[in-house]
Amino acid sequence: MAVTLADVARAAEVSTSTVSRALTQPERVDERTRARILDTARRLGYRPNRAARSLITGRTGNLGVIVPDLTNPFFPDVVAGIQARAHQRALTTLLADTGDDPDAERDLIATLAPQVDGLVLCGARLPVDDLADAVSGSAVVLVNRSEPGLASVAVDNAGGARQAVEHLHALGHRRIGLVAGPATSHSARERSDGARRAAAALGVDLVEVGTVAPTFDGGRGVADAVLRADVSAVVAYNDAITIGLLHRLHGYGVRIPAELSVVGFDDIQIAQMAHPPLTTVRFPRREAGRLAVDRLLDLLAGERDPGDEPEPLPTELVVRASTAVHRSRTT
Amino acid sequence: MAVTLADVARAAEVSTSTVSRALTQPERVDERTRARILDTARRLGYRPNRAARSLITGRTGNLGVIVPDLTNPFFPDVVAGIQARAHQRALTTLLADTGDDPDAERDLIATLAPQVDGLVLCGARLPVDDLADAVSGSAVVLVNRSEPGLASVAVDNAGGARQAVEHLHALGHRRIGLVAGPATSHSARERSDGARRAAAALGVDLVEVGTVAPTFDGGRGVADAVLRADVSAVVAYNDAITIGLLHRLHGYGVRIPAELSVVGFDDIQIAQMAHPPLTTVRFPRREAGRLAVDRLLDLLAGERDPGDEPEPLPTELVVRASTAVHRSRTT
DNA sequence: GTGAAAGCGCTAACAG
DNA sequence: CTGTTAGCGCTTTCAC
Repeated sequence: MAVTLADVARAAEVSTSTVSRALTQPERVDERTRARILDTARRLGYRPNRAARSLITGRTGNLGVIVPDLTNPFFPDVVAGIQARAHQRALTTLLADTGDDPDAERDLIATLAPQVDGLVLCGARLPVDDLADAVSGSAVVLVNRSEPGLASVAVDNAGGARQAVEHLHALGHRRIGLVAGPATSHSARERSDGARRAAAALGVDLVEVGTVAPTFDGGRGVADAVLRADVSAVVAYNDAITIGLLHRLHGYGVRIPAELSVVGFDDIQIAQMAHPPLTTVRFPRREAGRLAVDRLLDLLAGERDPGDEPEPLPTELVVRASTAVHRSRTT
Repeated sequence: MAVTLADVARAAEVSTSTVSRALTQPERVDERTRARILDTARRLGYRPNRAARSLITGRTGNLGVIVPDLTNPFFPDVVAGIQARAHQRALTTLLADTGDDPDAERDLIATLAPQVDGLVLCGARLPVDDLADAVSGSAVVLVNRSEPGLASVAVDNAGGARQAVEHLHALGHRRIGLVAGPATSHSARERSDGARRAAAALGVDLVEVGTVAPTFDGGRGVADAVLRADVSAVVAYNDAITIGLLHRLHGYGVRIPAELSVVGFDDIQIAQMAHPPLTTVRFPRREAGRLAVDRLLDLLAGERDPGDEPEPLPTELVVRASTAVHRSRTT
């Protein structure tokens, strides 16, 4: 069997309470006894039993993370940020993915909540009422979605979309296509709105080409509509769509960026591997993850209300080769 | 406070043991009492306290998964397979990634092991002795690595490499480059060996072009060496390398597959999005994940020894556009 | 500063 | 088939 507190206590010739204290509240134990205890604990290879500990304290030392889809390269980066910070804070990360299914999301919240001290929900798809219902009683932080009364890490999606439109405008584009993401997605709406506002402000024609799944296939499927829209540039909801679009257009023999400029969103790894490398908006995924953990810890410590929202994290346009000065009409 | 067993027992007018039994060994309780208990439990919103339960049973209901790097698209698919099966078996998945750092791997094994019923180690990088040491006392299954005495899910890496070489041979290639993966990687060695044996058997010249990191950048860096090797085809350790290679060669104006045929390994999602779409060897990632859970459950049930190894999972060549009949010398 | 004692919520003998 | 009785390993009053 494993070494228990009692074993250490016996070996160090003190009571179990003293050993317990030496481990969790070192300042409340005499320095010399503490040294002796810590030493024997190490010698015996003592490892506290988390189950027993949390049975009393109610704390688990675990942090739950729920993402819609790990095979979407967006999320592993967020998770990496979360894990890094969680690890620093001596928290173990418990990760689950919902497979993009809101019902699974609800189930997983229910399953995970009792096993963790707090929950980070990335790209939660659940309607706000269901969400509020599911997380009631748990410390929760939303990433890339904000709802009144729930803590969140917001990212400046609208600002990113604005930068994309401004960039294209600066390059001389005056008629720009918008490929929007799913209407159910919070960030999709923010990005579309941001693009619309920027276009209006600059006097640019924004043609709404369509609404598609945020995937490679979604992008391929919308290529025809993009061509039909007769635009000189396109901004899309995310990089996956953009790469699918590029792929299909490539098949049609459309030269990018000579004949069409294209801007993605997220700056996932593949964005730089595309032909041509994608101009896109960097989404601070790791930072968002780290911040989510900090926010959660504040919440647990009672140091902040779920309500008061900090500034959204900035997004940043990364210019690569998929955008160019608008010439197709002038040549 | 939360509803406890005792609350349910009181409300249903039975003892706590009966409630406990009704929940965990339903057949040992009278059908009618059981119905009543289950009913009141539901009505009261009873949720068993896992900490208390596992304090006694020693079981946690958790399954630990350790991967080297979630941002490598290979692993999320394995994890998806694991999660799917684990969920069916009412196990929660606890996931951690090591960031490709063997020390972190050791730490994580130590941290996770006491919180889970069993551990699935994907692409473990730890030397065999350290590994055996770290996992002693835990139920463990290795994915894509096998070590004597440890249970594992093996995949036929050598067979995949053989198929790749045979394919190129069939297309007329007689001088083929091999870009190997890191020497520390078990599967990298298996793939290289498989390719060598196949080449020898077919009388094909296999030119060892180099050993690189299994990444996009690794592939880019090896492009010059590939050209210098004067081969008509290349097989690489994995798709990431292959895509990097393609990318750089593209920049050089080398036409693929007209001037050089290229075969990857893994069939990650991006493989079909590459220009041209990659001929590659499909690695059954989800299947491997599912099987790992089954294996682990067998282990826990004492139904199989860690020693007896089942057949490795088959790999399968997927032919796409990055390979073609060898003409560059004949035209 | 340290020890004794009382549980946390649950399961597992053991009787009945 | 059901209840009683002991704890699992740990933390936390409360005395000393």
